[in-house]
Amino acid sequence: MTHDIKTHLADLMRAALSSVAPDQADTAIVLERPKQAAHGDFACNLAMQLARSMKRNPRDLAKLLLSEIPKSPFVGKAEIAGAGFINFHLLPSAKLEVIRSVLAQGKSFGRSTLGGKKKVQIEFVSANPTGPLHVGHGRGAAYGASLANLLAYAGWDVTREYYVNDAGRQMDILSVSAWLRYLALYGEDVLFPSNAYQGDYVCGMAEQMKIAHGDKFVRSAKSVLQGTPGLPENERTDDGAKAQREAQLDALIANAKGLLGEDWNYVHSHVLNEQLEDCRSDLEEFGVHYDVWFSEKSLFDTGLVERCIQRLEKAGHVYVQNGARWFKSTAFGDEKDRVVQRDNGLYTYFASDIAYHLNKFERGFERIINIWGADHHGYIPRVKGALAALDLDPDVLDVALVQFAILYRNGQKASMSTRSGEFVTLRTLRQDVGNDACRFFYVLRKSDQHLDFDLDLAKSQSNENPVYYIQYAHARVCSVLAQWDEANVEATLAEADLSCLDNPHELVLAARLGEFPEVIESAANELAPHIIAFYLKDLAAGFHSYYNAERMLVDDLALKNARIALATAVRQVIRNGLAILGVSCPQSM
RNA sequence: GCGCCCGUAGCUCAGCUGGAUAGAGUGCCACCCUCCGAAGGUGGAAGUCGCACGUUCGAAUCGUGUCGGGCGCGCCA
Repeated sequence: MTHDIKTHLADLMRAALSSVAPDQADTAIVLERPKQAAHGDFACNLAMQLARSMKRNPRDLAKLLLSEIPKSPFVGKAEIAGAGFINFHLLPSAKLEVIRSVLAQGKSFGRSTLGGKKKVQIEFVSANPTGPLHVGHGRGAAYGASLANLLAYAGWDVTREYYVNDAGRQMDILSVSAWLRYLALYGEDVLFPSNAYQGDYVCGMAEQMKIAHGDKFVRSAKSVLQGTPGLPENERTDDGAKAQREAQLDALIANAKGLLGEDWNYVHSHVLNEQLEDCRSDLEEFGVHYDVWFSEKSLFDTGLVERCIQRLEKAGHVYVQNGARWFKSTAFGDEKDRVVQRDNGLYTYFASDIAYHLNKFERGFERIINIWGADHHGYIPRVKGALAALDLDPDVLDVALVQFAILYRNGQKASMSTRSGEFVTLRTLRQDVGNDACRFFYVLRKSDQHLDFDLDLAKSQSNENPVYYIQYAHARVCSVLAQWDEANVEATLAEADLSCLDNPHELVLAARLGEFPEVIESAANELAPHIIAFYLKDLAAGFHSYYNAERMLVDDLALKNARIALATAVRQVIRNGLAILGVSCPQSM
């Protein structure tokens, strides 16, 4: 019940408030944990808040409030300090009781009903399946997975979803890239465009096609190049050259479709499946699991994109200009109107994205969280605008932006472009650094903060990663328990006489355990799993400090059992916290 | 040019719905294993919270301006 100490104190303050200032009874009661031990366990600034509206001296008000605070079995003393704070000092027994709660509730300790079982969808990563995931995707994956675990722990009904961009031009480019590599295996060499996908994995897929189907897809290089504009000189970077390269790529795609006919669909789905499977297994190994893999193409197949645009059109939010259809997003706060259907009849990515969000609403999610790279922030107003235009509540949608992880190698910024093929994959990173360190490192800073990811440092100093500090605390408790000569562990701990625990280390540690449920709730409210990471570091620090100061396996039986109960509670909370972050808890290391 | 994010210890970062003497890790200095795991602990040095105004009992936190860094402003995805 220690978890409720805070609400208990709030009730006390509320009672005092209604007696001192009945007309201010709706003032919010704020209780915070003071930084300094001398200021007690909780501090309330109510007197200072009231001072403003009542135009009275805060210390006088504090005195009045203090005299009206009802007696409590948990409070040792309450006193006025500073400019008018009311500081509560809890009785040791009230602080220690949390140990019993932790042991009794086990892996449920810290769970919250904050979310009210409401349906929330979290969509994250959603990288184009055009190549391996890189370290930037890894951050979105670690953040999204931790956030999903966190919200589930805080009482939400969470659906984890990956939006598969299987309908666009990028997939066509990847397909034609693989096909050109395949042709090269048969001596039908076509100059490989620099804006096609360069990575080795593309050659790998070409070889797979050769192994599985032999020369079935071979066409002459001459026919492939038929009618294409050709490539400009490599050195040229002017707009004309760029446009020509894009045109060349499109012409190659068009030729490929014509020459291959039905076989084009095979190539296309082959490369899609290969990349998607690679991506899925990569994420699975990283401890990132999805409930739904949602196909963009399905939005077209079911006609939802079309219906969606028609619905906007009927509502008068779409107009035609220069042969294209525009959504009037400026009417909903966007900087400019956006094209939803090009003059060539093709829908834009934005169009299918509107349909996707409509679909999310139709599936009954009460809250929708999109995790996007920070470079997409300009995209938020148009999506929210589209929702408003469809008579949906834009506030149901939260977009959490994740800044890129900037990778440094040999002190230099490493490129992360997928097309150029010069990127460090998430797989490589995981193999070098380890999944645990990776997951923890990624969420150790606020998601909207740039992350300097120094590969060399992460590799060479992985032992200094804070994740080991926390895991070490866990392993230490395991070690003590292994050496504890006790047959009936659970019962003995449950019956431990906690009043034996009276030194400052023990009270501080117990108080910290009591904060865990609050930490969960504030992290969930702020969509900020890094708060849990920082909390766990503090908890581990408190334990290490205690461990160095006091022995657990002492002769005094009652004291021994009480200390082990505390240590076991610490271990439990570390487990609960690390589970949310997707980090393992080894018994020994 | 317009919009969004960020400037806190040598370095990497917490703290930001206003609260008391601004924190942690790392690096540096000095200590602690006859004792449950030293991947640990204890102590020390280290700060104009980018800068300037403003709001008020009180500002790292809120507002305006300014300087510096990042990103975005496609009939791309």
